[in-house]
Parts: sequence; structure tokens; C-alpha cells
Amino acid sequence: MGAITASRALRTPNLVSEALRRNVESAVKTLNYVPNFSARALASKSTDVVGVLIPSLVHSVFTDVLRGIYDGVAGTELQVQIGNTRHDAAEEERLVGLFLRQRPAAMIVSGTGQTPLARRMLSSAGIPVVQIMDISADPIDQIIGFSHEQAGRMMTEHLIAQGYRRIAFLSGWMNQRSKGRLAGYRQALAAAGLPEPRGVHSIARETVAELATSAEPGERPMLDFSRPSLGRSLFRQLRAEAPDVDAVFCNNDSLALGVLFECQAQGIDVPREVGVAGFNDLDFTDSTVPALSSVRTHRYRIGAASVTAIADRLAGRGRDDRIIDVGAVIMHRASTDRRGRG
Amino acid sequence: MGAITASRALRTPNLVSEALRRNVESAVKTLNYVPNFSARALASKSTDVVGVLIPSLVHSVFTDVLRGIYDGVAGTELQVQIGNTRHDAAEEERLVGLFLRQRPAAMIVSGTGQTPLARRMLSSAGIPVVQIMDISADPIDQIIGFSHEQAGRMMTEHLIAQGYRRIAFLSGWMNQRSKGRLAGYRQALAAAGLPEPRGVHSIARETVAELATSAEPGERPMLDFSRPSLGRSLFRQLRAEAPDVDAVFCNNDSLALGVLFECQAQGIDVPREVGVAGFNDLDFTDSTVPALSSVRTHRYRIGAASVTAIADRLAGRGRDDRIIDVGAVIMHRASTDRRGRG
DNA sequence: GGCATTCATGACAGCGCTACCAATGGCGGC
DNA sequence: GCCGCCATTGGTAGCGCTGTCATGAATGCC
Repeated sequence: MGAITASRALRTPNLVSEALRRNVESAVKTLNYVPNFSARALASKSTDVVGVLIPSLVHSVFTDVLRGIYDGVAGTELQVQIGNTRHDAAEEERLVGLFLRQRPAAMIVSGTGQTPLARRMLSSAGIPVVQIMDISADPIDQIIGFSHEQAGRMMTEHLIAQGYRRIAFLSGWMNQRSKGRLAGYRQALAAAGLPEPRGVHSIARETVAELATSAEPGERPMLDFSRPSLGRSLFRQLRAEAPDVDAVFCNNDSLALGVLFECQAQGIDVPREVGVAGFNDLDFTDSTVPALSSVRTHRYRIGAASVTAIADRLAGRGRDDRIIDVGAVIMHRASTDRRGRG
Repeated sequence: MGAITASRALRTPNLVSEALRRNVESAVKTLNYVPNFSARALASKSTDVVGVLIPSLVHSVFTDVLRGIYDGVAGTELQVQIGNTRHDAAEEERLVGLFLRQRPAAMIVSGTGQTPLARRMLSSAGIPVVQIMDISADPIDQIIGFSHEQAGRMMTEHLIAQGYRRIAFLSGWMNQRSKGRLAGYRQALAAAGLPEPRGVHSIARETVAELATSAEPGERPMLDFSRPSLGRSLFRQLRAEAPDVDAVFCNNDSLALGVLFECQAQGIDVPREVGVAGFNDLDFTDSTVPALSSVRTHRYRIGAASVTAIADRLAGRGRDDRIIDVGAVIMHRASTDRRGRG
């Protein structure tokens, strides 16, 4: 039997006869054959590697996505290669170039904030490209995520419905997605005829250095704007600038956790005196006192769906939807419950 | 110029003349040459891939390690390939086989709980193998971590020094490292002549299924024994079984966070009535009310040091130490501060 | 029955690089 | 001056697989 015949039996079993396939399969077993990925990649000028670029390796948000991705590739031929953009579009651009040179089978990138060059490189690479975690009418190729604007609007509407009137948006550094949430928040306030309190809804770019933490000596600093300690200090700052605020919509749950503790330390009653809401619905939201209202986002599903979409397209099955909105759900808990549940 | 000459100039620049090296370097620039990793791997029968096997993709513990690893490989030729063992030695064994067949340049595995077969495969692979996050007198090859037993003992001694006498160890499922902490805890109690309270120091293997959570439909369940909600329910259980417990040493910070909230909900005074300690010193420990005492572990450093060790050995520089203990530090905060600081 | 058509299998070459060994040239020692 | 040695460069082959095209067998059609 020619080598190529065996190769075909393994790679495209539907093109060979039933008998041959069984024959090859048993030979594979007895000979303990293991394909050599390098040789395959060299000969075919393509790999089974899916490149994944995420802004942070520690953010629970992205680790959940990664979990979905890894669970998704399990059982397929695909392999995952991760790149950490560190919330930096220039670094992302560099990594896009680096990854594409290795001829990946597909790319997954986070959000819609790619540089024009990165966009161009990705769209001309001739491979499936999935943007994740955001939604856009104009994806590079395919996008799976949800509207941060809509989610921000929904949570703000929830707060308004609960009777809060002086609602602040609390955030550290604003990335593209945070800005979407802020925009939604503003839309909801405007629609209700409510003013936006003066206050901390963003830390200026200049102070980003303060957010760059490195816990250990020798550690490469990373941008971390979801520390509870930051939530506490931002909330103190907010109370000083706008003492009449009666609700705080935090850009993420970790900030909100800090706010809850700051309220506890200051004896501020949550939700009566101040309502507190987070974003992402991390695992602790149902355990805090009071339980933390948040926006549940389907991060695992986004990761898993990206891989499914990629696998489908690599298998020749067409792309059904260029834009998949997995939505987000308001989790109404005690920390914003001024009216009583329901 | 022969192709091989150029190859040599790039791969082993110290073996060629200065002039040639400069010549090749400039040619690389002008021609925009990018090496083909597959061809390199095929010809040399080895890759630049470091295989990393970790038990969980979400645990902050391991994401910090990963961050150290990724920062460590940045600027080297090394690439990272992750495998998720899901806290399952059999799965780890399978992945070891899978990874080794791709002829990685080195392997990083978590802990010391490898199956005998996995151990044998790793030690006979002829590549650097680094075990991380634990310490052992008998590493497969090299080990970088700390003694969980010692850390458990230290924290328990701290609690005893603070005047606590009925100290419980609270944990969900026990992995190898948790068992080390429990052993250290017991040593410290025994040394002080204190009894171990009846109570929940472990959930039986039979109930592991309860710990397997899947937040979303279609999500592959994962073992999660560091949820705050689990901390809350375990603590309730503990209070029912052993009402006289005056301190709780939690196997991880997330459990401790849940315990703090449960105390708050029940009006239990921390640290006066009950002392609470965690493990790992995650980012929220300094922000809780009261601030949470914990054991700071140098996870980032472990990841970064593993890569450094591997890079050194691949470069021919010898392995200085087979066993590197990075230690752990007791972070004494308010949640166990019965005596007043100092 | 003869020819076109489809399907299954095989031969060959080559992907881009590096291991191995050969060749070259400059140098010092005798 | 000749030899052997070292440092540097080059030639050849081949890593294990797959793209392309060729071949042979089976089938369908008039």
C-alpha cells in the first residue's frame, strides 16, 4: 500500500473505500502509528493551530473563554496557541503578524479594537477569523459576543426601575468594551431624563501606570483594573466628589466587591442607602452580603462557539451567521433590591 | 552562500564568523525572511514547544503561573502548549503521552501526583521536566514550588499564636497539595497539644460530583472546590458539627471569602468570635472586611522560574538545583488578629 | 461491445530545513 | 617546506507527509 493511500485514509476517510479504511485503521493500532504534525504542516503548508489573542491571562473573563475554547478543541484535530496582548493594540498587531506567519488554521481575537493593519492582515489571511466578546455590524470575518452597550443600558434601566436616581458608573481604565457599557449607561440615563452624577467613571490614560501592578519583584507589570482594592479607593473618591450618589454600576464584579466592602467598612447600607451592581457575574456574586447584582455574560459559551464555528468552516460547512449575539442577562440580587424582589 | 550556512548563522551564531553573521542578518532583514517552524521541527526532530499541564484553567492559582510562564518565554524561541488535566491523574497521563509524541523541548507538570506510567514516560523522554507548585525530595527531574505542609503548619502556628484553640481546617475536595496543607495543620495542632475539632476538613470523594459545576447548558462540568458559595455552606455545616470552633483555616481564599460573608450574615464577629484564614493570597485579601489573613504563594515566580530553568538547560547551561523551594509567606491581617498587630 | 465516465489507489516530487560529512584555507610545529 | 590541525563554509541527503497527476478498475450509456 502506498504511503499516500494511508495518508488519505486517515485524513479524508470519506474518499476511500470502507475496506481500505478499516485496513489502515487496524494497521495504525498495531503499529502504534502517531502522525507527525510538523511533516504534515510542512507538506500541506497549513497547520491545525488556532491562534487565540486575549488581552489578559488572569482576568476571569478570559479564562472562562479559554476554558470554552479548550473544551471545544478537545476531540478535534485542532490545537490552541495563546497570545497575550496585554490590552495593547500595538502588541496585538505584532502578535497577529507573528501568529499569521506560522500559517494557523484560524484565528480568534478579542473585541473589535484591532488596528487597521491588524484588521487587514487578518482579513487577507484567507482563514476563518472570529472576533469574540463584543458585537459589531462590521466584523473582520465572524464575530461572537454580546453588546456591551445594550448590557450597560439594561443594568442601568434595572437600577432606575429599582428607584435609584443618582447612578454613577465606576471604572478603572476604559477599554473598548468598557466604553460600550458606559455608552449604554448614558443612554439609559438620558432616556429616563436623569443626570449623570459628577464622579469617577474613568481613570485618565495618564494614570494607567498606577494600575500596572506587579505583586512580586521581577514580575512584568500588568494592567489590572479589576482589583477590589481599586474598587474601594474609587468608591471613596466617588463619595467625596458626589456624596449624593445612590447607586454604583461597576464596570466589573471585582470593583463591585471592593465597593461592597467599602460600604461595609463605612457603615453604608446596601441596597437601601446605595445600590451596587457589577458586571460579568463571577462565581462570588451569589455569596456576598448582600448578594451582588450583576450582568451574566456567557463567556464559556462564546469560547466554545468560536471553536465550533471554526471547526465547521474548516470542515467545509458554511458559516451560517457572521454575527452571533449570545446576549447577556441581568442577575437581580439583593445589592440593588430596593423594591423587594419581583 | 549555501542554505546550510545561513541556517547555521541563525541558529548557532557563535559557530560562524562575524562577517558571515552580519551578512546573513542583513539578508534576513531585506528579504523579510521568516523561519518555517514545521520544517525546522521536521529536519531536527525536535521542537521549541514547552508542554504545560495544569489541573485547571480557571483557578487563579494556575493563571498566575501561566502568566509567569508566558512572560518567561517572551523573547525566547520557546512556544507554550497548554493541557488541562482537570485534576485527574489519568487524564494527565493521557496528556503526557499525547504531548511527548510531539517531541516537546521540555515539559512542565503540576504537583507530584503523576501516575507511575506518566512519571516513567516523562523521565525517559530525555528532555527537561519541571514539576511545579509543590516540593519533593524525589522530583522526576527538577521541581520548583513550595512545601504545602510547611505552609499549612505555619498558618496554623500563626492561628495558635493568636490565641485560637479550636481550629478547623475547611476544604472541599482534597488534592495532593491540599493534603499537604492538612498534614501541616495537624502537625501544628499536635505540637501545641491541641485537639482537631470534629468537622468538615474534607468532602468525601463520593460527593465530588457536587463540586462539578457547569454554569451554562452545554458546558463541560469542571471540578470547582474554590467557590465562595461552597465556603459558606461548608462553614454552616462546620458550625452545626462543631459549634465551639474559634478559627477556620480555609484551603483557599475563595472558600475563606465565603466564610467571611457567612459570618457577616450570621452576625459572627471576625476575628474575635471566629478567626478566618485563607490560602494563596489572591488580590481581594487586602480588601475584605476584615482584611483576610492568607498564605502568599509565589505563583508568578514559579512559572517564570520554570521557564528560565528550561531555557538555561536547553542552552546547555547546567541545572544548578534540582529542587527549588520558593517558600510561602504568612500574610497576617485583621481576620485573624486577636492580639492586636505585631 | 466499445467508449466515456467515475471511483479508488498509487507514483513521484518536493515542502524548508538541518544532520552529517566533506572541502577549503590559514596556521604553527618540526 | 611539509604535515596536521583548527576554524569556517558548503554539498548532499532526507526528515514524514501531502499535492498533483497518472493509472487501473468498475460502471453506465448508446
